Amino acid sequence: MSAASIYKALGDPIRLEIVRRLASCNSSTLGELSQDLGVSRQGARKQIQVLVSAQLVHLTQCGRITEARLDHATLQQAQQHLDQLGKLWDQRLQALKDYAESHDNDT
Amino acid sequence: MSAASIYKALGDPIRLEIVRRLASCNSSTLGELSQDLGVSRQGARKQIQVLVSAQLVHLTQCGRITEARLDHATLQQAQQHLDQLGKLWDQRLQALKDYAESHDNDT
DNA sequence: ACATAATGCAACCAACTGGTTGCATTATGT
DNA sequence: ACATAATGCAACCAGTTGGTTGCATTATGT
Repeated sequence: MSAASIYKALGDPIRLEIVRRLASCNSSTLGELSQDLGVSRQGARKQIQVLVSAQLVHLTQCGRITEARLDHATLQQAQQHLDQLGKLWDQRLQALKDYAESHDNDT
Repeated sequence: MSAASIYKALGDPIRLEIVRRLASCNSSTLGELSQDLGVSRQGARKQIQVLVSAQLVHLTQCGRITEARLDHATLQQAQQHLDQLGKLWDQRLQALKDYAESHDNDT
């Protein structure tokens, strides 16, 4: 999964709420997850499918009900990617600072 | 800015490449940023505007050219949000583990 | 003054997204 | 066996997105 597709999946308030619920274990079955989201069950189902396609969520069917589980690895991938971006930026700032110091007050 | 809108802005390969360039300081003006992205200048400009609207990027006009700069705070906000999600998940796993231990082998 | 570089604005288009509704299917409890 | 709970599938629709092109504007260098 590319980083972009993970971010894209996270880039919707309803999907983010679903992820939050899964992370805090407030609900786990498709039925539970679909409730109180402000959209129909089928609407919610589509959003869940987006998360599944981005491999942020994994489904397991148990008889009549379907359990959803967060994919920690994918979440971590996004985390690491952001972290790397932040580090690049920090390095750049540091380089600027070094440059300024070496040229500024060489009294 | 909501976390979702930040993720949404990051959820596109072209926009992510722009952010990467800005973070590593490979380019900084609109003209430079628009090059070699595989789309027209105006296409690139639109993508940059999405980043600006999500407050991930900040523009400053200097005469004929326009400089772009990453907004570190917004990037950090996304980072912290992901971090929090990860922590929620970890707590949950820990709770499961504790529960299992207290019920499993009480020999 | 003039050519050109860096950019903005607007119209347009196809494809995707986010949502709905209706109906079908498959387990489960009694 | 039957009612119902949990879900799937598909058609449909409006709005957004991602891209284009054409033309206008504003600085800059010579």
